[in-house]
Amino acid sequence: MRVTEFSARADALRGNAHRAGAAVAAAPRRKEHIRDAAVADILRAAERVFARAGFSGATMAEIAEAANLPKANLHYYFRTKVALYRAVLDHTLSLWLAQTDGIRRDAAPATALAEYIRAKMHLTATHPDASRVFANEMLHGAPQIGGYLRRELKALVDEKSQVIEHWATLGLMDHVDARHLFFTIWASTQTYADFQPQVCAVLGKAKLTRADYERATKQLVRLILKGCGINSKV
Amino acid sequence: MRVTEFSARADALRGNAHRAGAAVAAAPRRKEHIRDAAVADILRAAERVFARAGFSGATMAEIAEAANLPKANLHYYFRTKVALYRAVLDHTLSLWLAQTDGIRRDAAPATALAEYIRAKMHLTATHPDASRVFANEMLHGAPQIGGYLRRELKALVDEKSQVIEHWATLGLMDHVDARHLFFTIWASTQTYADFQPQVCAVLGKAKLTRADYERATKQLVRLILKGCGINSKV
DNA sequence: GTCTATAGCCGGATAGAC
DNA sequence: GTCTATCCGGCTATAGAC
Repeated sequence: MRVTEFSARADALRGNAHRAGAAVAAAPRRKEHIRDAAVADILRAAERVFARAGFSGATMAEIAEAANLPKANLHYYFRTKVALYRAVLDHTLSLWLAQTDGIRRDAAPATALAEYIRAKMHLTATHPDASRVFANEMLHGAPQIGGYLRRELKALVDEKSQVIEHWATLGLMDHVDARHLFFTIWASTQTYADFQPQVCAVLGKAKLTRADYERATKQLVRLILKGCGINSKV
Repeated sequence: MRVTEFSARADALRGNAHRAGAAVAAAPRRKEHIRDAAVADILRAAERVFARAGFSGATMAEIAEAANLPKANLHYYFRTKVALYRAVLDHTLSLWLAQTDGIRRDAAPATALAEYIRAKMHLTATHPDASRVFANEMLHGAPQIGGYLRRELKALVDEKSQVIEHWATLGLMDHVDARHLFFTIWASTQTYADFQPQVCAVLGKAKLTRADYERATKQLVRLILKGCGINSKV
């Protein structure tokens, strides 16, 4: 994947490529709706295609077909394939972050961690393609989102790790390495989307049901809580 | 990735494409060595390139350069790009399997599971590119190795799951869902290769050291054993 | 068995009609 | 703002000299 040289400005990443010039004075509101709907359709289609084929394997023609639009329209809303890919990634990242709210010093470890795991698993079940696009980007060295990982994500994990260490100091749980704990939770939940063929094959099913996700969630919550020395019953 | 229509015969997958015709009677042994060395070089280079770029993103030219060979030689040893990719995958799969030997009814759960986790983590640390090629194949729906997953892998996991259930019946550990336990172990170890950029970013390091892997292994072993109710300290 | 040169195709991007 | 037709670069695969 040779997208490392990507350097377009941020506003080009959200489909505003041509808009800056087009929005002379007061544009009719109807046009805005058309644009928003088209952009939403394209992003949805792109997420699916990028998830299945990766960046290089996906073609603009495939995405256009999935979005029910002529290929040229994609290039109208997103100047390049890389810009479209970035927009899909940005959307995914926005989903990924706001899940850690429950991890606060004044919360109980058992409920906070259990809720976090449940939220992560739920996100995996409801947005498997987003998870796959993200995984693909990681696999190939995170050329697009390396900066985000080192800034926003690191800051967030640093903060939440302190909370977990605080809990351990209070004797509410074992002294674990909080960062590696996060790696385990992320990996164990996202694997149900990223490695779905393997999971399905081993379970002998064509696809995962709601019951499968519930079973996986329940077991993982129990494993993590008990493994961290958190007494959840009482 | 449009490799689903792949249907070459098995012997073409191992670089024997032209050999059947070339090996008229007794071929000189030196030639064999040249071939073996070239094939090994190509496979090594291909693994690296496929891991970094995925199937579609990788180019035969890149692989040729990495293997220090002209591009046409790749097509001599492996008729097509897909055949080369399959060969890399096959090599990876052979690494993946033989790690479960220690999980036997007569073994102690604590040592057997701990050793299994350590072995998996060691494989991740020493063959990160193999892990990434495998992950990439999973992400894209496992078009090449779906059959392997449903046959060999499922059979293996079914067998080992019975062992774990047997241990639980004996009261040596909790009753856990063995299949989901395997998913957690696989995901938690492979994430250090597949999601390495994320791990490095969060830890604030440029690359993972031996000490990082040891720390990760130690924590994961403790988490899993304790989480499964296995008393490892007598 | 090795390599250069090239055929042939495919995909991203765009020009320009409507 | 939408779409058809097309350009152009890059990639796989192979022909054919050595």
